[in-house]
Amino acid sequence: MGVPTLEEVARAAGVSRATASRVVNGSPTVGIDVRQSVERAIAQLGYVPNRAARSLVTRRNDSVGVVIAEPTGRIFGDPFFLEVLRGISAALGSRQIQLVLVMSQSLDEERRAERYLTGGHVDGVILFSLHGDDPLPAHLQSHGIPVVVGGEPPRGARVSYVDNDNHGGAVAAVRHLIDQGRTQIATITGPWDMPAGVTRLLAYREALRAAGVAHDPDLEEGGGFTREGGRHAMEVLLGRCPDIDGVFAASDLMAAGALSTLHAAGRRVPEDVAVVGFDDSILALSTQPPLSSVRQSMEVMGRELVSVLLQAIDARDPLVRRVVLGTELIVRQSSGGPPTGKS
Amino acid sequence: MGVPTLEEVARAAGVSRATASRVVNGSPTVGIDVRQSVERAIAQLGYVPNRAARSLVTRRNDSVGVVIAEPTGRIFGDPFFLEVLRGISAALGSRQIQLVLVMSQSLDEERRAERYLTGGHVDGVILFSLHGDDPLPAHLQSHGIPVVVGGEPPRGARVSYVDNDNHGGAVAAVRHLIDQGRTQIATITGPWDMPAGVTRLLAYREALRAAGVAHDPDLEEGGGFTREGGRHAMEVLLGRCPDIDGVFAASDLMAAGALSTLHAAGRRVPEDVAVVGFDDSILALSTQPPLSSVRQSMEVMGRELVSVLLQAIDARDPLVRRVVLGTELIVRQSSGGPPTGKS
DNA sequence: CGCCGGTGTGAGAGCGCTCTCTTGACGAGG
DNA sequence: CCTCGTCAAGAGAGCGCTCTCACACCGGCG
Repeated sequence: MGVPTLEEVARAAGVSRATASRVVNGSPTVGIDVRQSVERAIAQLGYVPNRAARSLVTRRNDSVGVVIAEPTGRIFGDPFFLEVLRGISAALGSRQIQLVLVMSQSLDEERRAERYLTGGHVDGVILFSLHGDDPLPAHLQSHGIPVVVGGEPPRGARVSYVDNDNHGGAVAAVRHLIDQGRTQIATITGPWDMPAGVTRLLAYREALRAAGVAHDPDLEEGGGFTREGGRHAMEVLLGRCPDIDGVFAASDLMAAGALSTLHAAGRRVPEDVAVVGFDDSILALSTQPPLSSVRQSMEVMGRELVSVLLQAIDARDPLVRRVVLGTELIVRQSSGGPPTGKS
Repeated sequence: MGVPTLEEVARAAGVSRATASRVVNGSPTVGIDVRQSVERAIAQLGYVPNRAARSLVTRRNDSVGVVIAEPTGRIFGDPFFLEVLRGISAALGSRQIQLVLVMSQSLDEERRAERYLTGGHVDGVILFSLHGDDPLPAHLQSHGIPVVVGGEPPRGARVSYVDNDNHGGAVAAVRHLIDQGRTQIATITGPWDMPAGVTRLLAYREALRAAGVAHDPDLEEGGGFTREGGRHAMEVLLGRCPDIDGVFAASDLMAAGALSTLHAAGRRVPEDVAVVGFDDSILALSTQPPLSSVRQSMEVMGRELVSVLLQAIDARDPLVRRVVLGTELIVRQSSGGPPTGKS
């Protein structure tokens, strides 16, 4: 009848509730025989601790919030995010911590989410997809809630984060284009208020400079991290510099857009123009030709995010922790890789 | 100092804790002036009810579990799922119910998930991506936990579900191919243990029969809902029936695979072979040419799932509820739509 | 033989909330 | 004037758990 309580377990094992609790929580000061009889009672009754009662007294929730504040919808078009969630889920699950997903799309929802998060219902928060000067991390921190950001945090924010090596990945991509003998290398950039986009652009410039190529603003155009933006940026670039022979797009989605423009303009890829994207998302395999791209392991990112967050929670310190994950350039046909680029 | 409690609110407002509780929960038996002074105290102190304490006594959790049991990874390659989550999140958020995400990929994780869910930590469960004879829904129900399945449930299971009109969508797709004058229409099917795949296949057959076309098993090949499977299935089909001029793939991912085979085989799409997919996922726009597909609003599905689940929770009955959502055929270039298929 | 520290177990308070039961106030009816 | 019904507000128990403190027991030492 109903869910068994600790009390019932204790009675069945012939001990006090306190001792039963000790067994459940793995206290070392319990006699071996007593422990066993309690464990037997637990198994027999199918006892599961009541989280609510527990967190009422421990003031811990054993749950962390994962926030996707994305009114613009970028992240939704991008399957990479599910992988991060998977990594987070796996890491939390093995620690018996639950994952509370919070997606806010309107200002109204964001307000509600914030009230929820600051209401002490989670032990920590993982934040995604922050734009420019989002005050959310600072706000949560001021309430004493541990926070870690996935991706580069807003500039100047004193907050822990786990990020992919956007810089290294972008440099590798551009250097690869240079190595292919391309000399007119353009870039399609992300929005200016997203740190990842800015970092990739700066890395593009740096890689060119390192190769002794002069910086040409005409070779840079924004694509807003959308397919349509990539398509349009490529048109603009082609109009300004018809002899472009290499393109580094700061996301696969934009690269896919660029590809369709190039196709429409009669440019062959990679013969006339080599293209490299970023993210190595599922898209990279379905473009024609398959897209070279910078791969980042999103599942690893998820695990790292959890690891950093739990450190912060356990340590109870306001330390800022940073983790940068390596990236890898995957060369496919769009930049001269072998014709059959199977997964 | 710390999070304010109801007690403190009551003291600040000069009332008893019971009355403060009444105000918080919107009881009508509170005088207007008392109510206002309590509300003022709440606002001033920034009071947020403690969920743990509340659910300890109400025996409600105000949270529902969303389970993705997907060892095979199909769902992860598919961005459609984030949209469903968005719909679920929005619907739950407006009701102050939290979304606990449970992703189990190994048997071990699944066991843990099941223990968690049956431990009374959630008021209800939304299940996804079930295979053939998954016992999870029945098992949860036997513990008295309301369950609703996203997509078609295992055959024979007595469980509520919300599904897209796979049948209607597939029929529309095949009929469209017929209307285009195609006579050798093949299909690439999903796995046999996934109801959605089976339904789409049956609908394909029915649509052909309705058009007076004889059923030819040589025109059917499984693609396992993966890109590689689609690629391979198309090779097999082409080997068996070289004069295929239409293909209905039961998912966009498989359609994308089929497209690359057709491309490699020198078939023009749509001139030689018209192709239609299913899901209208983000992929459909990035293939060359853009893919005709059957659209289903995943966000609506999410909202409906929540609506059905909350009904079941509130009603406390074991009624089986079914909702089928309409689909829409989106015609793009791959089956003869206009050349520039913008979003 | 008494005292000590260590070790295993029990008793009981209390976390913040809801909800039933009781009390108090007030106006209407006898 | 007293009684009764009605309605707003308070008192208090108790949800299932953790954790501090008290206690009993035991071996070793002076």
